[in-house]
Amino acid sequence: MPSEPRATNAAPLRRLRADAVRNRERLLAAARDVIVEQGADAPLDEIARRAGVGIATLYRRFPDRPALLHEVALDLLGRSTHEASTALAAEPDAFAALARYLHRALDLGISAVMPALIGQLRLDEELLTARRASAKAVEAIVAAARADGSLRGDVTSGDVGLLLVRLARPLPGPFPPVVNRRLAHRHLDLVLDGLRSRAAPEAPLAGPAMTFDDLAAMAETAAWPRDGSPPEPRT
Amino acid sequence: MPSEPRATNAAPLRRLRADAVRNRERLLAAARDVIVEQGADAPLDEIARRAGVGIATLYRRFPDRPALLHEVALDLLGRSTHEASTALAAEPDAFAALARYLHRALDLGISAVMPALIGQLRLDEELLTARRASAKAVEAIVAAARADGSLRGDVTSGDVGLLLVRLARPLPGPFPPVVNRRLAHRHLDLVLDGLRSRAAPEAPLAGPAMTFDDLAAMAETAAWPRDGSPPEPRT
DNA sequence: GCTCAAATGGAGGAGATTCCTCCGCATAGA
DNA sequence: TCTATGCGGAGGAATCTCCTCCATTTGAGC
Repeated sequence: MPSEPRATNAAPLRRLRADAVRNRERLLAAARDVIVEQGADAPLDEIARRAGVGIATLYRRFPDRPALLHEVALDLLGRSTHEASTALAAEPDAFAALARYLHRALDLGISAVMPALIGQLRLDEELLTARRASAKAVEAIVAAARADGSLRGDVTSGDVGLLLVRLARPLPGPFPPVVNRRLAHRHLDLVLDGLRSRAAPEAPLAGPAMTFDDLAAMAETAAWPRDGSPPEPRT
Repeated sequence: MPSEPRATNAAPLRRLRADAVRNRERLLAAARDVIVEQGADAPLDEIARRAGVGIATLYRRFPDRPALLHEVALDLLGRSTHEASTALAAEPDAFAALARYLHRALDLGISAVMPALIGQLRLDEELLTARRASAKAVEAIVAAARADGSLRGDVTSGDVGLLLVRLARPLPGPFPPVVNRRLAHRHLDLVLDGLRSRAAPEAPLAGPAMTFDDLAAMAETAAWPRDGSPPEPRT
């Protein structure tokens, strides 16, 4: 954790004043919330308002919308990677690690934010690297859980990712945030019970079985086979 | 099924010309799709375009946005009620009926449309009656499945409804509709396996246990206890 | 404390979106 | 054939969102 001038991006060369750093972080947090609630097209004025700063401050810190979204994504991917590797190291068995990671990821909000950013993000090397690291860490957990037989054999990493996307988006309706959070964790527990291997033989799952890589490729292309089968994985 | 001038609402007294009836149905279908994709605030121009009619035709058939939304909701609630009672009558056991209804409801899109309309609907007696009928029919299935022990004891009708809401919303990203549909059904199968009673004792579920009635009350109030527990059921 | 480069807020013009009426033309139905 | 009913889409009004500009405030080094 270097104390040198941050170089998160290529841009920020100058050292920021303390209040500017604080405002920058508030803006990132507000952006996360607003993107989850309103999508990637949310008015920037709203983000500034929610962060408690003027709109000019937002534009001073992030030259335009893509720059802001880029920083939000990088930040989240880093946290996700950290949670995933920690989970696998800290939990005694792989399924527990999977459950722990998913609950943490739910709180991070990554599975609500990242999908909303699809098609809006400038996919530069920095971002692709971060995404690869995060995907790899999560894949490791899924692979481990499958290897020790605790995860259903017909469940793919794509299923895990997409189910989390469904759980992470706040429910429409007047649920206060705390209720939404609790319901999401409750429903995650139910879903986890569906993911666990059972003694009785499983009925085969219908529908496309997608890997995590298929999902990553999705973020870059809109080309899908007509029949709805997963696209060819990239190499 | 009377052949008299339809009186779906209080308004349409005059018999519609054949092409007008056709356009009305196209508009309702397009409205369903667009509401699911873009929410209840979607531009009416887009709905008209998708239906293949001019914007004037939409305004001629539905005086304003609330009127259109009202008709969409009524239509869906009716279909849902029908599917629910059919399922319970036609399937040999209650869990199969539940599974069948949920798959059908997914295809209807009711759980994607109705939540998007919360707060936008004029809740008149006609609509409340339709909603009550639909809720009752679904509750009957859930109660039957719980009674015969096939549904987990700690799962409420609210859980079932909310899980379907999560599954019914199209995933963000460039999934073509057919893929979205298949993924939703696949994930519903996984969720159903989580809802089924298991031999092994279940870990207790955290989070608020809500009934279907709690959800209905939600559509009418934004008042929630501070601690995130479900609101008092109305009587 | 003093000083000043750095940071701040919010007004407001430009441009984009959306609503919804109006009116001349087309067509279903008898 | 005839006409009441229905149709499409242009376009003015109202609203929303972006993003710059500048007078004022503040952090931090001396």
